[in-house]
Amino acid sequence: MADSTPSLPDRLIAHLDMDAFYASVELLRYPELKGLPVVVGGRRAHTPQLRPDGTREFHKLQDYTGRGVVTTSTYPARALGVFSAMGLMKAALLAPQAILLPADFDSYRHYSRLFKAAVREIAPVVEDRGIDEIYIDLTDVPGVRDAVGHDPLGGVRSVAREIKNSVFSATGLTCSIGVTPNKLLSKIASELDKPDGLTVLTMDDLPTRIWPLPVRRINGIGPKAGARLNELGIETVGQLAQAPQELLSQHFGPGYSVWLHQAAWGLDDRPVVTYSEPVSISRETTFERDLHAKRDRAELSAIFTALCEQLASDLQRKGYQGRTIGIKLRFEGFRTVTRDLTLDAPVQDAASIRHAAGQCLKRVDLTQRLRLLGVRVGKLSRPGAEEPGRRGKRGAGSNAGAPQAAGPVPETLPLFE
DNA sequence: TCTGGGGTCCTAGGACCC
DNA sequence: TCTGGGGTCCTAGGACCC
Repeated sequence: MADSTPSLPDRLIAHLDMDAFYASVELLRYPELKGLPVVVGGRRAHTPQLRPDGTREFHKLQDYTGRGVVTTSTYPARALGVFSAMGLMKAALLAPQAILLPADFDSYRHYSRLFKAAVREIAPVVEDRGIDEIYIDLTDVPGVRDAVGHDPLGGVRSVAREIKNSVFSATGLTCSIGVTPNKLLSKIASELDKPDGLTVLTMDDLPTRIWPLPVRRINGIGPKAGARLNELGIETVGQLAQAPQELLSQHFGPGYSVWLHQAAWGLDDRPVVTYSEPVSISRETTFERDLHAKRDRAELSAIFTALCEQLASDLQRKGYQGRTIGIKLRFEGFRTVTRDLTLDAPVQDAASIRHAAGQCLKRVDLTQRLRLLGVRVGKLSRPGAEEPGRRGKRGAGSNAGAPQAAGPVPETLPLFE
């Protein structure tokens, strides 16, 4: 039947996004909050208390003080203007009566494993994009190419629905799925019908479904690029698609401008990648109040050591060692500075990390007060495995730990080492 | 009412090697 | 003594994402 129906694209890629994931997991635990504005975020101490009569007392957003941000909000909270990454103090002005819950990452990781396992039962080619999102390559899943009645995409819809049902059975949580010929479009499509949505698009839908959207909906166009495009009078994806390549390359790099144009035309070749090795592992913390290197020396020093210890334990638990040690400092006023140091041999223990990070610290002017301190390990390898591509032997053993190919080492400044 | 914590990738200049 | 070009590594910063 139906020889006039358009043929299916070469690839069928799904993007699956869990709906308000952290908040939805909390609603499983506290079903009495269903339908209310709920915000997940902040730092501890907001755990609901059990009253003698068995009901729970929840904390209100208006009672929060501190530097936390919104991690997730329920849809009723979003209706009040409260979104992810917003400062909690600001959110409290918009939705003072909203319930505030602390984040419980162990629980979210548990539900994350459950929903991903449920998907892999049906479609094994899955790319992890964090705790609540995945891409799925449906191209070779049995049944996707079967038309249903006169609908050539009927098989796709039916497999996608099966995945949604399976995720719900495994977790009690809903998700939204977009299916298109590539990851770029699927990421956009999964947002078009949230929550509990299912959107299947082909290239024919580009002008009607994608082009009217604001450029910021493209994954890879962030606040900066979005604002600069708007300044050029380019508001929608369609306008971006029609923009002269020359104009784009004048304002953006040659690489980025080509990518922008391709993205606006819905073109994306990236494969679904089922496994990747980590590039770096880090730990950082924002202080409740800004700390000064000299006046708060003891406190900073203790935090610095603790970060290195946590990082070393992360490395050891995950089975990695690293050759580049870096620090990140954020000053009052939000200026951020990084320094790093590549060692001759990889390390894994807290003392070595602490020592190298201390060397990095000496290269920073610490007159301003600090709001954040972080430690990072990069150039990761697995202990025992052959060291990955490092030619030559720059720096003899005696030189171990010294900055390489660097300019003059700045003078030593007041430290909290 | 100022803005968390964990990441990836890109760019760009200088060092260094052949 | 001067002239190079190609390639890789290191470092710092920044954009972006979840």
